[in-house]
Amino acid sequence: MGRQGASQLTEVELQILRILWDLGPSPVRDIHARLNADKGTNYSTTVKMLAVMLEKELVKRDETASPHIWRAAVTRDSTGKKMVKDLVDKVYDGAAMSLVLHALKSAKASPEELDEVRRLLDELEGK
Amino acid sequence: MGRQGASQLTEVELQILRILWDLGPSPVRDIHARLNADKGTNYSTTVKMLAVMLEKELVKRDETASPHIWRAAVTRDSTGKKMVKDLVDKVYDGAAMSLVLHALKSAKASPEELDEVRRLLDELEGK
DNA sequence: ACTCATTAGCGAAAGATTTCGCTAATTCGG
DNA sequence: CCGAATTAGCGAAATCTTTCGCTAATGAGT
Repeated sequence: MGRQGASQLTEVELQILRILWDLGPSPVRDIHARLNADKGTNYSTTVKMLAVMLEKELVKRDETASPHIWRAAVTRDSTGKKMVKDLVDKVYDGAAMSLVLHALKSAKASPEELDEVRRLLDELEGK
Repeated sequence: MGRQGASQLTEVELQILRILWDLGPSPVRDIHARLNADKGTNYSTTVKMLAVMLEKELVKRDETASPHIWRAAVTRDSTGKKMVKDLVDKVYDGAAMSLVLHALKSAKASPEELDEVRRLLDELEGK
């Protein structure tokens, strides 16, 4: 028995992507240093997760370099966009506004950022 | 080997919560009808998932009624809020604004909703 | 009370994710 | 070039999630 497909990013996959978005292209050693700091896992685990993610094309590897250099194959932005869409669909039944309100309320936004939202709002209202 | 704690809502858990948020308090039969329509799983599966979720206190059960009546123990709003916070933390490193912008852009918002966002914005800017 | 249908639940199996032990290959310092 | 350290990787195990078979309990109709 068990499960079938569906699949999003898993917990560790997202953690690793975050590290790569943050560090930029890096060797396993550096990625592992961060992951290990976060959760105390083994070096082999990091290597394995990267292999899994390579298979899923979430990361790319430059094997001409030594040690190999790894980089994210998806951007933070596109990933975020996808996850937002998913969240909106799954929790708010497509009503993105509730999410926006939640997010705004919990945000510590600078005036500049708020202005940016306001500008987008103007644009959406066609002013 | 394997995994350790952490845990968010899982896929099916969220599906079931959605159903309960939508239907309101319901017997397994009704919950199952929906879940089965979504993914064609067995009645036993629905019962089991509810049991698991009861254990995690995601749902409540009224066993005085017959058949038992199940209801969500967490609200759509609080769940959404938590997930938004999580998403913001995990993908945007706490910068909620990027998420807000993504969400606004992908939303088909009515003028009323946009106004609501605008009002909240005013409030946040202390006007 | 008896039969049948519905409801409740356990426990094990299947699938998915995460972990690591162990080995091989590569690189580095001498 | 040789031994030690670092890097790469496979394959199996641990854990978590989802699924269901099978049995027991409950309730409805006769």
